[in-house]
Amino acid sequence: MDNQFKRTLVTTALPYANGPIHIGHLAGVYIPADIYVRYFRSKKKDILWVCGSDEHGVPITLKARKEGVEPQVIVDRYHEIIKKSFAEFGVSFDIYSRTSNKIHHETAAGFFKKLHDDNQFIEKTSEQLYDEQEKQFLADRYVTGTCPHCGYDKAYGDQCEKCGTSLSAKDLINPQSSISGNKPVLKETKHWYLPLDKHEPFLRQWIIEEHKEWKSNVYGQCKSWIDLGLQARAVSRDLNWGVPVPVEGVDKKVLYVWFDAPIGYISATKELTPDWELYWKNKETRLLHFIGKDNIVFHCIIFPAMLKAHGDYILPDNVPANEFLNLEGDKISTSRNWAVWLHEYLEDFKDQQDVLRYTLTANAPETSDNDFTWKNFQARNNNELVAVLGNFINRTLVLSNKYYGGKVPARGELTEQDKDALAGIPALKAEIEKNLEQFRFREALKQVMNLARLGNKYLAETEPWKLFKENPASVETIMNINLQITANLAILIEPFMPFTSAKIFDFLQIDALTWEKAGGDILVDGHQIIKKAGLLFAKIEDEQIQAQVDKLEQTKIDNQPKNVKPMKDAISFDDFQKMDIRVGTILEAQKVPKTKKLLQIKIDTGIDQRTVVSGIAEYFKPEDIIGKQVSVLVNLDPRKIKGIESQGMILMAENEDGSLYFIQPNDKVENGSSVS
RNA sequence: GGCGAGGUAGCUCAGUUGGUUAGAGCGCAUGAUUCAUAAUCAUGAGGUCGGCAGUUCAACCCUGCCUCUCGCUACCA
Repeated sequence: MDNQFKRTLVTTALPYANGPIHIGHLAGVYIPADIYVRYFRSKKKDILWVCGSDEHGVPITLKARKEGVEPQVIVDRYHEIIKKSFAEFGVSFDIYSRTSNKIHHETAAGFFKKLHDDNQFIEKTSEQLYDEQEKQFLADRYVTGTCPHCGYDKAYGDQCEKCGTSLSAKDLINPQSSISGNKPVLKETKHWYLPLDKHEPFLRQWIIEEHKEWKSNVYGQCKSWIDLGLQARAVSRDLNWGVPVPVEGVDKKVLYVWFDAPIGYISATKELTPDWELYWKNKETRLLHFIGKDNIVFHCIIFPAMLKAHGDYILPDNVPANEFLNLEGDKISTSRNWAVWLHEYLEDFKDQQDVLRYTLTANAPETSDNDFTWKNFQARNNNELVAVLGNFINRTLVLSNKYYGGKVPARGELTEQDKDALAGIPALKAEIEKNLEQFRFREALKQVMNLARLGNKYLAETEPWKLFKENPASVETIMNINLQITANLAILIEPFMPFTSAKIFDFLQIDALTWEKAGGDILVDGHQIIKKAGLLFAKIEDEQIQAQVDKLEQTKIDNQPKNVKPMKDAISFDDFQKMDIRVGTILEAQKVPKTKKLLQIKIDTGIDQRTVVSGIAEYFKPEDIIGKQVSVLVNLDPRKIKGIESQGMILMAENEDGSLYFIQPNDKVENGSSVS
């Protein structure tokens, strides 16, 4: 697998510097990468791991504006918080850089310039919203307005958070500048685009044909994107925060954040080592991107296309992307504060980084979305870490001290049981290696625990506490073997639980050892281990777990009122009077073919019989609504939907969860009765 | 609607170029044990491998249809 490569370069998604880090980040990206990198380091392989904060983009500038500070203040703050969290959890980057660095600006600008000079971009002029008072274009989230799809009136220029649709700012109804509050005007602006469609044949060959070994979720997602047809993507924005576009005479334009962020991997490597080119431009380097599934398109399609277009760079050999981690059944969300934040975790579970590392690895969303629950966290700690691993090591140390004053006894003649136990060590080591190299961290961790299980079983079978009186010589052999298992555990556990590994080495009073030493004997006869060892793991009580669950419950309660939409702007009575709402009866209803939500409905409005297209098919079957009386806005401009003219709108009440209910009279009334 | 990923024991997940009794960890039950943080060890119960058809001597694994979950995409009051 790694034979053809002489060195490895690992990158992990750059965290966006507008908030702290939570368990989802850790489980999906940074823990797997950390395990992988630590393993290779322990094997003395040439490996580098680069990462850093992603500090550009519109959301950061908006946050800065809201707080009345410069964007740099925001990114400085979160860069420090994020960096500290990673350090506290033993996430062992070789460098954790940031994209607001000078070196990154130079690198990204240079990259852009090369593509620009080589005519790898197309230039397009388009109309964009412009704030005349502030004299600037309004990129993405600088505009809010009503979503043309769902009618949500706080939709952003790039996306509606209500219905999740990607938008173009121009499509918003009643757009509003989020800087001045003014109504923006359309104005022409020029931007550069990366023509992904041109790279499609290459991408198809490279991924679909040459990388069938990628994880099925990654491979499938790429195939889906390529088959859907790739389109040119803008690489610049009208903004004054970011890497300025390095083209003569261009002002107030920066590189679009998705374009500059992955180049951050390159700049971080440059900052780390003068040999950076060896890691980026040499075919004998293996490039790996650890990411979450939301980043697949960038790392498998867009960034490779950029690298290919540039020409000097190697492409990723693999992109081990994980799925998402949910929390107690709900999606993790920064804005809803539905998360376990790393810095908060350490307040409640001081010095227990490895418990979280263990739980997140054992529960990692490797093949599908997975759920983190506090109950599971407690069970993993109490039933596995305390009962299996901690217990085995404690028994071994206690017995060794009791019988031999902590001196490693020599082995005598071996029984079959002894030989089996010893043979288990290299066998499990091989299993662990096999799984690690295939990015199967969950399984690898299980095999590590199996070594502790093997130790517990060996102890139960040999019963040294009974043998000590009748056959003390054989007990020396048994305890020697148990101590060797313990020392092996310290090595093999290091990539997963570095803090625990260090503690075991300390218990054994030896310096930390590397991977090659594992598999056989480590401790020499007569070596003195620690006399009074502490415990590796503490039991977690129900009260502690309940406290965490309560905290989340409180978050849920806090979130409640926010879900009720704020009142819209006041209108005049005349405005209201303009609406003509009538009660009508549904005569016919049928599903609009090839849609999921649309029903074509014929209504007797009293005035006439007319057709209305309504997006309610997910909640109502056509046959169930025939004969129902509903309220209809009858003087709405007709609109063609899927080729059918919709003449009006059925009024619906919508719950928080999106479920729909008719607004109807509580008794039968005449069709055509007006509603006011 | 299209595309992608997934649906295997109570829970979290393995599995197979298709081949005798489908696996692990946790949980549960029973027994053993006391060196150990009531931890450990053994044994066992528990699955029509999402559903229905088909291909085959033989399917959890292949094919088709359907269904549920997640994501992307289209459409949308």
